[in-house]
Amino acid sequence: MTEEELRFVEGFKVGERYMRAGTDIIAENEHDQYIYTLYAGWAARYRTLDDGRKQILGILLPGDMVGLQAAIFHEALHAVQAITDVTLCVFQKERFVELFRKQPMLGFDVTWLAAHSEAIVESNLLTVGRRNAVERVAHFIVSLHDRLEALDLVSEKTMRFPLTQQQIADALGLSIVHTNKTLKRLGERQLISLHSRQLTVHDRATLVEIARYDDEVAKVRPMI
Amino acid sequence: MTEEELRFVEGFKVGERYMRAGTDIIAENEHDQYIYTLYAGWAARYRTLDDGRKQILGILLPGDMVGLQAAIFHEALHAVQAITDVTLCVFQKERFVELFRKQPMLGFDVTWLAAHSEAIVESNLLTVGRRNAVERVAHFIVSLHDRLEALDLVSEKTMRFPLTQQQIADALGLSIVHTNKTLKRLGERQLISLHSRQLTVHDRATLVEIARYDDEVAKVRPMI
DNA sequence: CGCAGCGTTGATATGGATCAACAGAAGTGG
DNA sequence: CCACTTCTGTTGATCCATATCAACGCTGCG
Repeated sequence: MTEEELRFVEGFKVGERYMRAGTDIIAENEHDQYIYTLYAGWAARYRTLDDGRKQILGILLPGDMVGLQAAIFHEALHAVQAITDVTLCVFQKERFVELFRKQPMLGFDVTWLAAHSEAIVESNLLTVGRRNAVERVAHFIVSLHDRLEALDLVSEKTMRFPLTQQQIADALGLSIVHTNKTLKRLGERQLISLHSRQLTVHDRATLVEIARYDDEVAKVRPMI
Repeated sequence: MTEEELRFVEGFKVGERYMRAGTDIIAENEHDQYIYTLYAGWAARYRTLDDGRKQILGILLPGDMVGLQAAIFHEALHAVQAITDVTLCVFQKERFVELFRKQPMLGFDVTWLAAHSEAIVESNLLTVGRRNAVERVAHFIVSLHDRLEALDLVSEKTMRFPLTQQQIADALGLSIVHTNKTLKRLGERQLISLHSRQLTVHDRATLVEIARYDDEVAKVRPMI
C-alpha cells in the first residue's frame, strides 16, 4: 500500500466500536451508514427463514470486512452477529464511492475481498450440499484452523474456538444433536479435542483426508 | 454509462466465442487469459469433490459475467460449464487492472457484480442448508423464473428451461431420484408443468409461499 | 438396429432429525 | 451462602426424509 493510499484510508476511518458477544453488528435489511473492519474477535454472517431456521454463511475473523454488501446495495441481505466480544474499525459509507474514484487500486482490493468472500461461501455451499456430517465438521475445522494459523492465532495446534455447537450446526446445515455426536466421534478418534472453548487439532492430515479438503482459497490478501 | 466508458469497454473487447452445450468454458484451477460475458444461453458454475460429487453454485444467464474470480485470483476455484450452446463476449484479462485505473466507476460496477453474485450464492447456501426438498425446488424455480422475467425471457408464464434433472439435483444438493419425485409432486399440485425443456409456472404465489421466497436480490444492475 | 442419455417408478436402506431427559457451569437475586 | 434459572452440552430412543438400488421406457442418433 502506498503512503498516499494509507493516508486516504486513515482519513476514511471514523473511529472504533466495541460490541458485546451476541449482538447484531448488522441486521437483515437494515441499512446503516457505516462499513466495518473486524479488528478483534469473531463474528458470523447469517440468513434466516421466517420460521426461524438459520444458516450461517461464513465466519468472520480479524481483518475481515463487515458490511460490504450493505455498502453496495444500500441494505444488507444477510445479518452479521458478534460471536465473541468484538472491536470494529468504523468507516464512512458515503465516502465509499469516493474510494473508487480517488484510489482505484484500493477499489481493486475491495473487489478482491468481495471475490474472496464469495469463494468462501462457495466452499461452504459445496460442503453443505455434498458432504456428509463427518466430512462437514472436518472441513469446517480444518478451514478455520488454517485461517487462524494464517493470522498467527494457533499455537501448539491449539486455538481459541468460541463457537457453540448450535452455531456450528447452523453453519453446517445439521441439527445440534447430530453435530454433538459427530464432534464426539472425531474426539474419540483422537483427531481433535474441544473443551471449554479451546480446540486442538491433533491430526490435521487425517481431517484433510476425511474432508477431501482442497486448500482452495488463496492466502495472499491485500491490506485494507 | 458515459460514452467514454462505453468506448473503453468496446476497446476492451476481443471478440465473440461460441461454445457447445456440455463443454467447460472455464475448468477448475485453470487460468486462461480471458474474461467473458454471457451473451446468449445458459451456463452453470460448479465445484466438485474428488470422488465426483458435484455442486452447482449458481446458474448463469445472459448478461452475467464469467470468470471474474479467475481474473482476480489468476486461477478459478470453480468451473463453469455451458448448459446450452452459448455465445460469449470475450475480454482481455491483462487489461482488467487497467479498467480500475482508467475507469474507476466501471471498477465499482465490477464490485457490484461480484457482490451480487455472492448474494446469489448465499441464497443458495440458505436453500441447501435449511430448506427441505419441496422448498428447495420451489425456491429454485421461482428465483430462476424471476431472473428470466427480468430478462424478458418469460411469456405466458412459460420459459425455456434447459436443465436436466441431474443438474437441478446438483444445484439443490439432492439425489436425482428425489428431485424427479419432487418435481412430479409440484406438477400434480398444478403449480408448474415441465415438458420438453419448457417450464410453465402456473401459480407463482403458492410457490413463493412454499419456498418462503424473500425476493432478496436487487434488480437494478449496472451495465457492463 | 442398437446404443446412450434422460426421465420415471417402486422397494428398501440409512443418515440425520426429532424427542426427551438430564448434567454441569455460570449468573442472579435474595 | 443458597436456591433458581438459563445456557450449553450429552446421550439414548425413535422416526422419517431422502438416498440408494434396480428396472424399465422413451427419444434421438449414428
